[in-house]
Amino acid sequence: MRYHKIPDETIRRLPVYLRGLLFASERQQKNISSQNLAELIGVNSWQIRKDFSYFGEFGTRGVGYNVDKLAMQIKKILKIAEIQRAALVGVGNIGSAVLAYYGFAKYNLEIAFAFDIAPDKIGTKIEHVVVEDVANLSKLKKHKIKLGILAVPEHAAQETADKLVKAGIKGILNFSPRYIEVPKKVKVATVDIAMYLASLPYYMPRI
Amino acid sequence: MRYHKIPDETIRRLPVYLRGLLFASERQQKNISSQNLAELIGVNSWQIRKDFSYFGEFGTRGVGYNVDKLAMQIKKILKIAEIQRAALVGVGNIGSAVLAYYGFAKYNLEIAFAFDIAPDKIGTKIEHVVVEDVANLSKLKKHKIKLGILAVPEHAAQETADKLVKAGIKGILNFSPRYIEVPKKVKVATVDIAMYLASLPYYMPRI
DNA sequence: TTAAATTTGTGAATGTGAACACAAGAACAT
DNA sequence: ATGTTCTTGTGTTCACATTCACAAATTTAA
Repeated sequence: MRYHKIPDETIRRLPVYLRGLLFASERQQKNISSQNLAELIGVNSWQIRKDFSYFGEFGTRGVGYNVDKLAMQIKKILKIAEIQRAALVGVGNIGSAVLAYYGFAKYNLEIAFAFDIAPDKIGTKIEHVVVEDVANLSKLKKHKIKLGILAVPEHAAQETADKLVKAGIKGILNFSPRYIEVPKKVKVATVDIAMYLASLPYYMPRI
Repeated sequence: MRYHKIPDETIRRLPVYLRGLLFASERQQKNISSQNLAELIGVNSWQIRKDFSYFGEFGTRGVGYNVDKLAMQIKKILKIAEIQRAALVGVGNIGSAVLAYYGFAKYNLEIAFAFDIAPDKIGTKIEHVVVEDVANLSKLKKHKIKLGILAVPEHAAQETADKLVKAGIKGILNFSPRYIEVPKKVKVATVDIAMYLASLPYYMPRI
């Protein structure tokens, strides 16, 4: 299996696995079986083993996987073994929540910059960063920031995305409910909160 | 194609289509071709046509789709033709942002209740709802609320989910980075903000 | 009325991922 | 030592989803 393209779905699951492993690690667990991890995160054990097999042999038969070693492997695959710094644009409701969210550290992610267009926000300190004028976005290039988080109002989404791209951003997490067009080299992940809620009723029995 | 199981992926895309249609509707557009819609939302036109074909024939050849009629069809399929009321549990950073989010109305979703456990939050009015004690969660049954939004700290996630289920909730939008176990009848959609950001670096060229 | 231009709807082909079953390796008990 | 138990790794099968290509329906133009 070593010479195979890695399925996108596998990549999508890796952070989930990582979450489970870190959880096990906190509990001082040294080894973990695919079955054990499966129960922790709600994925089938064969799916887990298959996914890992794309990258080589990580485990030991009869024993399981070394928790910390596997976690590090996954971080390497995802390219988050080193801390990745990100820039947030838009410090409104969602932006503020993102800034305050403690969950990024787990994935070696850090929000190092925050930008907004509103004069009354610029200069204020939210959590650990000082909000800067969106006009200074181009400084990201100098700091080699490659990750951007887009949390601006819908109508400003495309325009702001363009600015991010111009500032050298290569990956955008987009919270605005709008399709944004970017060069092929730039990867966009869109998270529309309402959309997820909207598809739940379909699956719910008896409405 | 009429007698076929609808692919989950199709259901996942329906809210995206709906978003595009509502956008076109705001612009007073009466008809829309699959090609036109495709450009609006970043999906292939044949994918759109194929998806719609699972539900019957919505369009007119040579003309396209009637924007408002199609939007209504999709709402019906998703079971959001009538307004769906949801309950939010946890009015922290994410919870507050969710309450303030304007994007739910588009999908006929409304956050009608908010709960928290902190005494200093209970009784306060955030946006349009008064925060109630989580102990009153059981009142949801009386109000026939079927949708729950889980925005509590990680360690309280499972426990709170159990309470939601006991209160008759059939669908949960889970913002906590933890797998939650629920009866098979209950549908859970998990949104871990950090996870989406974590898988971006993998796809980014040259880090 | 006829021809050209649009645009949908869908069968068929292709591609991708999930599920399975089991051989092989490792540990443990006796 | 030897058999039993545990657990991984993966070839194979099956299910699902995407892509393609084109016939059928409709409108527009001449």
